[in-house]
Amino acid sequence: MGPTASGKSALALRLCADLPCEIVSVDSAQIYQGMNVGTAKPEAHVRSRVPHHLLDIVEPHESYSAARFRDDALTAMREITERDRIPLLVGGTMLYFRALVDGLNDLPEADSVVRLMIDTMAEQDGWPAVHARLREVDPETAARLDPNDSQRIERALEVYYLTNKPLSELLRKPKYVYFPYSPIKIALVPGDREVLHERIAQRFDAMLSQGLLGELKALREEYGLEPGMPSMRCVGYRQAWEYLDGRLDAAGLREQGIAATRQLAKRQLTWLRSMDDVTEFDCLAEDLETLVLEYVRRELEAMLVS
RNA sequence: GGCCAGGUAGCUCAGUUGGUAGAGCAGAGGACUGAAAAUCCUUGUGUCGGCGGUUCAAUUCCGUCCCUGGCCA
Repeated sequence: MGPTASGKSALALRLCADLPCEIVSVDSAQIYQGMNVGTAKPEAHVRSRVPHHLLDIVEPHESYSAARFRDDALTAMREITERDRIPLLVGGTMLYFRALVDGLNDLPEADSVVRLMIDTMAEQDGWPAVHARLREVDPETAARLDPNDSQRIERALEVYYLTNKPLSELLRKPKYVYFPYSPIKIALVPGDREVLHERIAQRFDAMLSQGLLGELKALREEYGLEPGMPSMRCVGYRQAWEYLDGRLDAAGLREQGIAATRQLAKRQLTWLRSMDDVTEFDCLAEDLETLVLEYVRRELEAMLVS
């Protein structure tokens, strides 16, 4: 695990060179077909050398979820272990890691018709009004949500409409967590945040010169994409969209793109701080690869002994 | 050298008909159960370019100097 631009992919490939691993991507943006440049997706020649799972599994006009990730990841991990290999989970989507390891409560999946209804309500009366409606049916959830937290208000109300039960009640039921593995949890964190910021800026410039705009343009022509779709809210693509629509100039695109990536890294670091049993490594360390490799070897040996 | 427009928070700029100032972005902290690269919350004292003058009071008016940009020589 680690924030964007911390060097996860490179480290993963290094581990694969020495250990019998296959990579399972834990990344909510790399799941999209055709979104390669802006998501820093591993290139084809790398993927032909080392097996990667859960890349390119949905089209850009579709949506995905933490729950689907959990199912897909468990399937991939089972197949990998059946081949007597080790699943190496690599990514920066911390909610996916958590959903996988800690499980999710039994809740209905998203329903586009119900969401359309709630969106219409919000458009007419505003999210605070929808929040007030939620308070009538699920005061407990409403109390912990801000009246402007559109996404969570929508989800909570959706769950109520689909089950006729408040989300808060459903979350109180015990989860049945299936996760038959003993994970070795490693986080890459920057010792100096400034250096990470610098790397992020360089990486965004590289994406622009590698043709992020052209990629998005082609995707817009191929699929009927809308700016509100989850794929088009991804960092970089959102700003590139605004540039193509003329609402940002070149300097603005760069500035906003870098800013959004930094914010992302910051949120990822917040998550990492709150996770249990994680061994942290400074992603800027010179001998990072050696340190991690040694650590993983030791942990694996300990597991074999026990 | 002359004329004009500016010099206000790390950046881009508002504003004060004279009572020492506020947005966006950046930065920092936090929340998070089927959209999570999402969604949302909290957080702004800075010689208001320098020095004089007028005034009870100047960042605001006046003078002057410095700096930046544009136009004219």
